[in-house]
Amino acid sequence: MHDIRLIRDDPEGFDAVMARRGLAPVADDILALDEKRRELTTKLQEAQSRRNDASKAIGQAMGQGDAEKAEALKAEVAELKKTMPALEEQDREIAKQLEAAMLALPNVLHTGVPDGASEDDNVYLREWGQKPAFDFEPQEHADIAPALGMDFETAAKISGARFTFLRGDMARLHRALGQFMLDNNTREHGFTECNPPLLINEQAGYGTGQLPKFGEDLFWTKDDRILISTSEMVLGNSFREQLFAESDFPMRLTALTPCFRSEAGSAGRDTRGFIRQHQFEKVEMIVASLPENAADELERITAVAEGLLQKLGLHYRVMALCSGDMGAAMMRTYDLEVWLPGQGAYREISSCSDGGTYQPRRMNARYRPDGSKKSEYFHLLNGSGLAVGRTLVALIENYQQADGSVLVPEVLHPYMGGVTKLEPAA
RNA sequence: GGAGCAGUGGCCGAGUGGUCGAAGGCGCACGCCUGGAAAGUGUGUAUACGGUAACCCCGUAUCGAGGGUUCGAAUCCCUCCUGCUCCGCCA
Repeated sequence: MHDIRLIRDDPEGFDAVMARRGLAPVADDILALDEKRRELTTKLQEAQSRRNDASKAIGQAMGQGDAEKAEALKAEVAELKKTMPALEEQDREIAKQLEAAMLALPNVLHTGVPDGASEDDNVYLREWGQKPAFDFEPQEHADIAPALGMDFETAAKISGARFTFLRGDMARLHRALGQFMLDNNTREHGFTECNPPLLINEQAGYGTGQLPKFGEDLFWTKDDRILISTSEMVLGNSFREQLFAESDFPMRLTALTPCFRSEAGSAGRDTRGFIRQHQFEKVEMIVASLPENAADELERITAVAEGLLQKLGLHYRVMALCSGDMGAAMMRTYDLEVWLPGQGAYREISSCSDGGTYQPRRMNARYRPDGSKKSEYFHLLNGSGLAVGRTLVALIENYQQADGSVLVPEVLHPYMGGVTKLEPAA
């Protein structure tokens, strides 16, 4: 959501930003609606003003016992009121159109975002570690994991494609990963652990920007609730409709939750394995930050996510998303891509973003700067730390042995109850 | 699921048809007092949109949300949402 004044003041500049996202110009249409609305509103308000004056006069006339005068005024107002419903109706209609148009607009871009049309244009920033060396041909996780307790077939029977049933030590390793990440974020980086609802109402979907445009990517319940596609949706909206003090910041939340995505637009993509699921777990980090600290906070959450990969000994690279690949609600994003030797590819495992004031505006979440009378919008940042399912995939592919077993990284041993290796079933 | 009660400003809380954008308190801001602070004391203190370039000023709207009655609604009526209490059911 944008301040309409941003568009009024610099329509060309606004369209230029939209163009960087590969979108057609919108400012003209928006401003036409805006102008129409202001015109109608002014007319309506003038009528209301006259009505209010007359009503006040009626009250006074009646107070003075001048019934005749009161009746005359009443007749006058009745006449005036004949024109008001139509104005109200038009005003409401235009306001609705304008709001719908505004809600559909994506965020502006941070000046540092590189230009580009697709993920191929994302910019390499740095990397950590190196690709592990194998004295055998490393396998894809989808080939070796079934023998280790990753059961695609059973899940397909009872739920369908893109669901997975984990068993035994595989399930435990998955759980260990989530616990490890959560502990890391809360104990070492000052995040508050949260256990939020997984079902949210439609309004909250608008708050974080999944709605109105991406409703088909979500699972909906019959009573019109949404299964969260990321805990960003709940943690972010936890600030909704509140006014904070400057001293409240920064507010850092983290949660381990399942995430549900219909993957409507990705038919045929990553259909094998555990990479792209309808249901997966993710540890999310959300930071509410003062605008002036947001750039530092983005580096900070990125560093937390990187630290997790480093502790797990997984080679990764950091990419700056280009203008054409950036999520609609974000103004700047870094992706962490982990190396998967079985696939011979880097895959996204964390996405860390500064969303600016876009979401707080949509959810009316503000703060009052010290000594200021006026409230302002703060920044919301989010980052995965990390996608648990994909981290499990990365462990399997990076720590696989020639015999089909998988070593458990040392940092997870405390969570594994003595298990240091996943062994294939005979 | 049934019954009852309630939702007012940053927070608490008064207010059942006109002079209410709303008493009072807390908090906050500024001043006085003080060596400095606390206490005390004085003043100020909702938001959005529009008129405007403007945080002065003017108008409109907002007392959970949406409708309705009325010349006029925080106040009356209807629907919905949320919370609390009791009952039922239940992990």
